[in-house]
Amino acid sequence: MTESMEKSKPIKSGVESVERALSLLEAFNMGDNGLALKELAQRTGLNKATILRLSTSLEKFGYLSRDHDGIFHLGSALWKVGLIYRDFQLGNIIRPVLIELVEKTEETAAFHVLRGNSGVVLYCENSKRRMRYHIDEGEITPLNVGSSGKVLEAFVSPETSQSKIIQKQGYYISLGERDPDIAGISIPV
Amino acid sequence: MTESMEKSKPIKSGVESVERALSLLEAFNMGDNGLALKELAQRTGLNKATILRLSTSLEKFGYLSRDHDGIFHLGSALWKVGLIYRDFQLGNIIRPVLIELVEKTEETAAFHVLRGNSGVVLYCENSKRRMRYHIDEGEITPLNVGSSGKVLEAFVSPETSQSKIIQKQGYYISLGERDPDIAGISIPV
DNA sequence: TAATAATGTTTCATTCTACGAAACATAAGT
DNA sequence: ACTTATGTTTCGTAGAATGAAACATTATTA
Repeated sequence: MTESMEKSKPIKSGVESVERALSLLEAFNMGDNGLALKELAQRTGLNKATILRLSTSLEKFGYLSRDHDGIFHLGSALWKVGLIYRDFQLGNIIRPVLIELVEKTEETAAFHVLRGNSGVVLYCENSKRRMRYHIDEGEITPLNVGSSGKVLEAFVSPETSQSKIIQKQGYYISLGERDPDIAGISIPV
Repeated sequence: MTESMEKSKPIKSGVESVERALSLLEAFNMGDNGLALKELAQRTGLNKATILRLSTSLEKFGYLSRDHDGIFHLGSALWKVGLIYRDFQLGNIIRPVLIELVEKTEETAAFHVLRGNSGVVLYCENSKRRMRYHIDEGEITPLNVGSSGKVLEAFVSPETSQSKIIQKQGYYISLGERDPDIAGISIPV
């Protein structure tokens, strides 16, 4: 592992075998259905024996797997940990609040923001109930119906009589506005 | 790395440092917002110097990152490679089918697989209705309730009377098993 | 069905990497 | 200023990771 190195070695040196293992995962491209040992060796330039050794560790942790033909596949652990990654990316400030709301009320809780002249669901936590009012992050919601819409509207057109009421009482309750079966409450923050 | 081992060492030995690196990723649980070096050291039992060295490699490949406070976070490469994993699992075979099912029935359609002794939702298309049965990818489902569970169970314990019925009729309908309001149908593939 | 090629697996002597204690640096508390 | 907690770097040494080569197993061809 000498490799040509111009002057000194200012780069924080990591761990070679780890980088090799990761390069194995990196060898998989979207669309190819599993890789044979030889194929992996070609793509990564690693010795086959080395790949076998590295793969046992990757397999042990579920990051790689082999089918009955010995073909390598990415493992399910990647999906699991990928979800954790994604989960964190979402606002870690608002999330806990919504979660708390859901736990206490058992109902879906969402955080809307004003974008243009409609609302957008920035973060939401859906109720754990199987049968529930469901909404997804990124959804567009209309301004003039539903509790969330009405509250947002109170900022866009603060002069209407309804808006003034909302401003005064600090919340709004809708009963069957958007959907006859659904009631909601929204609070501006 | 001696560890107490009864007789011999039949287990294929992997690469220690790789397993340590993976255990770093494993240290992250759903919900915790980044880990400090000390925290990582505690959870993994690794020496702090070792973690720093391993992390430089993980960072180099985007599997880990540090914010300005030095707090560790899972890296975006996980999401990228996780998508490749997921893409392969259901290829473009199952997805169109599920979408078609949802369109035709207006109900949620999901694809479960057996993992350990419970089911996992590998891919799903939820109904577009607001009020709907909702399920997420990656969710764990129990084996002995619901139509999906029953069908999977027919493979784990093929000898029970119910399993034999499922094998014969090729599908299973559940009525209010998991939740009194919900009915479902599952078909093994 | 031999004989040949191609791919997958295990072994093992040697090298050089990964290790971690300890020194050092920096930040937070008191 | 002193003390504690946390993060970072160094460096001598143990032993882990390496890869060539032997071996095994499965395709391919004659």
